Amino acid sequence: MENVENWDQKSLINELSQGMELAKQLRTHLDPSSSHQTREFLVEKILSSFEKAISMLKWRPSAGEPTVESPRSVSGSPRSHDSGQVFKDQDHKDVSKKRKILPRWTEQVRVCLENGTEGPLDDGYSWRKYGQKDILGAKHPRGYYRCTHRHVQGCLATKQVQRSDEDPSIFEISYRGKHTCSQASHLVPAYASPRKQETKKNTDHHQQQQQKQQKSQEILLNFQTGLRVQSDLDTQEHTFPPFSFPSTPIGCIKSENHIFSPSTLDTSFMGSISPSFISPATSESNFSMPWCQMNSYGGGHNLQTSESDLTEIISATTSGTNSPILDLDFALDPVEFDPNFPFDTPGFFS
DNA sequence: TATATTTGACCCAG
DNA sequence: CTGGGTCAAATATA
Repeated sequence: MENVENWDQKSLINELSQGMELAKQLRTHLDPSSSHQTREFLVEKILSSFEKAISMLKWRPSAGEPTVESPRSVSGSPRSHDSGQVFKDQDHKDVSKKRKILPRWTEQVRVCLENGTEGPLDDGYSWRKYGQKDILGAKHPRGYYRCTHRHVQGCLATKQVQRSDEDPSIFEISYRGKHTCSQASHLVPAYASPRKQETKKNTDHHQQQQQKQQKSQEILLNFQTGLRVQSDLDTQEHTFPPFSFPSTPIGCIKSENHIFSPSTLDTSFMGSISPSFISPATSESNFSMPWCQMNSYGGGHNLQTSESDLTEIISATTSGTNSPILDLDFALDPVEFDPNFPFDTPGFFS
């Protein structure tokens, strides 16, 4: 156990000093002669480093007993019409874990659309909106979507879509859960978004109405050509020009659900970061997560949410001893694994 | 008519 | 108690 801590600490220090190094590099790039892309990239890396370091710190306390805290007896929901059945099939058995343990991996995708075409992209699945909430501190409400086939096929996949405070053209989409439904449309991810987010507030939403009709196909077409994976981000440090994406018509998408630092990632690892929200059962994971570099949006408020979520997830994954079925999926997912994480820890995979 | 969205209320974790 | 997530009745849309 102490080995683990040592190891952990080492990589933590390593990560922090890496961040410092990157910051130094950034300083040298501050003069206007160097491209701003370089700077942005460095910022990205710095953020990743610190993010990762923070996550490491978060893991530590959870090393011993990551998940079982307040059992919070699930004995009968106070709600008359028990709507908690969704979770109940997860915490089957007497293992009265927190309900929150429900495998919830969150993927943060940022979508920015350069033209006014509003609309978070869809990943080829059919989503159904089941709620919308005003989030404290956020200007725009957050939309809650679940898989259309939830009741039919028990697909627990959900996603949250929130528009960025500053840039209305940026949507942050958090995916959670995996699709267990057999919807085959994800071969050709349809980027459509028949959502009118803040329509109701302004009564004049005539154009949005028609927008939501036509944009689907256009966006679909555009995106199909503009897709690109964020592979081997780390090796791109000196090769920015090829890094830029060839004609991404709609704008850009950025996936940054991963805490691990690009600087320590080997390309093979990154290569495996295919979108994990695609059902592993239908392993046609040729949907490449589009990605693009944009103004350093990685930091800020959303940093905490993603990191806390990931901590949760990681702990859930780590405690995979008696993991339910869905946890198995996650174990297969490389997304939330960190190359620096002590896999050799006895009992990590047990 | 069937399906999807809206929206206020409810539940739960922190 | 508060804020975030979910439910479900009402409403809108195809």
